[in-house]
Amino acid sequence: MMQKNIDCEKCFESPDVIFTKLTPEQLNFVRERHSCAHYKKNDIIFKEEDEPIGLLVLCEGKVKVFREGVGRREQIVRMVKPFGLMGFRALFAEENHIATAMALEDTVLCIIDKDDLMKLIRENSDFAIGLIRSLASDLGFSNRRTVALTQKHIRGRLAESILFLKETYGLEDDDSTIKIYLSREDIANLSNMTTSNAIRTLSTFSSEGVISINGRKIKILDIKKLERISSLG
Amino acid sequence: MMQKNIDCEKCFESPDVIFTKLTPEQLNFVRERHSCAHYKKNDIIFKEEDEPIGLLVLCEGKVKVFREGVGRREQIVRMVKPFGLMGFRALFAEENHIATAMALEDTVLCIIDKDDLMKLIRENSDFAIGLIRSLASDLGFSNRRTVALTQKHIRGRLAESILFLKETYGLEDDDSTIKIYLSREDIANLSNMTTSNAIRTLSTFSSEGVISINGRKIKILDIKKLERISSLG
DNA sequence: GAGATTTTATGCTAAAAAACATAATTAGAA
DNA sequence: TTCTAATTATGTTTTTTAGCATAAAATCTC
Repeated sequence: MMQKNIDCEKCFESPDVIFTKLTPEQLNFVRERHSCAHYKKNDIIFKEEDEPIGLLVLCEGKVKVFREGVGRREQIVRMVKPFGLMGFRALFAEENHIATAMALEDTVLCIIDKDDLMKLIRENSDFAIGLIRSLASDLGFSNRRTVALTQKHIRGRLAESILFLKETYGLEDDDSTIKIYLSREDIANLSNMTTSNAIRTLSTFSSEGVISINGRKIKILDIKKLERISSLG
Repeated sequence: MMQKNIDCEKCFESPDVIFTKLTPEQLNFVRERHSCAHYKKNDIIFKEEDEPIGLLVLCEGKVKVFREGVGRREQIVRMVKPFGLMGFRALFAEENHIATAMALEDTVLCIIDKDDLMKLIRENSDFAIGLIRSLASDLGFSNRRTVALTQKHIRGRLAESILFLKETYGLEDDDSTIKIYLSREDIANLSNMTTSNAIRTLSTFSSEGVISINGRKIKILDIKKLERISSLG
């Protein structure tokens, strides 16, 4: 328990986290009232049909949020990075979760339960605006993504996903390796294609010198070309 | 100008509109400060890259919101019915509009400019929560839709769209005709398919006795079968 | 109301992507 | 470590859907 609270500490101090909108008193309230949860790789954080419990702030780790569609085939609808918000959309839409969140690596979450969350929203409009902003950005992302996934061809969709992963998680010190290691299946589920097509197209990109692959490590070799492939569909 | 304000009146009085969250003083403020805009069928309300001006409340009419993708092909991301909210997502995401809104029939909008909107959010947390709720519902819709449009086959996508139109706009007095008349092209753009496939699949549904078509009027004859087609993909 | 334009309808062909099959490789468990 | 299971790789076939063509019907414009 002691350990737990220490693990969330960095998330109260980050300049990127929604908690920066809180007054010192409110931040103390959150420090006292929050709970902290730890997940190992592949652990499920919440799943479709679960009841939402409040606001989840990702302190550490990486998370995929996906929805199961036809024949249990999963489509990743969101990738979360540290200080991103999760789990509160369903609360406000007054429904159960419509997607499943799974840890892609060891993950630490800071949890604000729904009553505490409502209290903060009611007494601090900047905090409320922060939540509005988060939903507004996610909705923009989702709308753009719907069109890209439905209209672009396989190469365009995969190129877009690679660029998206780079934007979201950044690059390692070599300035070219994307800082996330996904299975080909996850890459396929992100890009709306079968696993074999993801594998095939990745190796085509590699043979074209656009990327290089080493197991699950993807290096971007020619970002201009990747952007061209992505935008031409 | 006089005329204009009268046209928005019904929207201040509806039990479904976000203005119900306002205090009487705030409602008066809105009555004084709002502006009212009229659009004819096919008029553009805002388009991609336009700067957002505030909150738009649809008082009367029907609106499609679409995004242009590969080869200017449009994908409808939202259909708006009276008392639905529009145009404020981009404001909070701090970006320009990423989609175009077009009137599908003669339409009346109530416009709250962004400074007035911010004032209302800051002084009334129920109003802020109403906006959060609207975005949260839209985001859920968008995520569900992304998966349906990418994973379902043509028949499933079209069946889903027909059911969605029925849910959104309701039925006429005969209890079977959907209360919106869209071109085959719009139906195609809603369902992620080419116009010819929309036409073809609609006439297949008709010959199977699932629906009947009379020009742009669609009657649902066998809703159970339609639901089955939609859910099986 | 005649002519032009748009929308709807249907058939045919081509392209894209899924499905399937079979290895090779890698990672995980006993 | 060795065996097993999962992941990655690649070739082939089949299905789905887009693209194109043509014509009929409906709508708009002058």
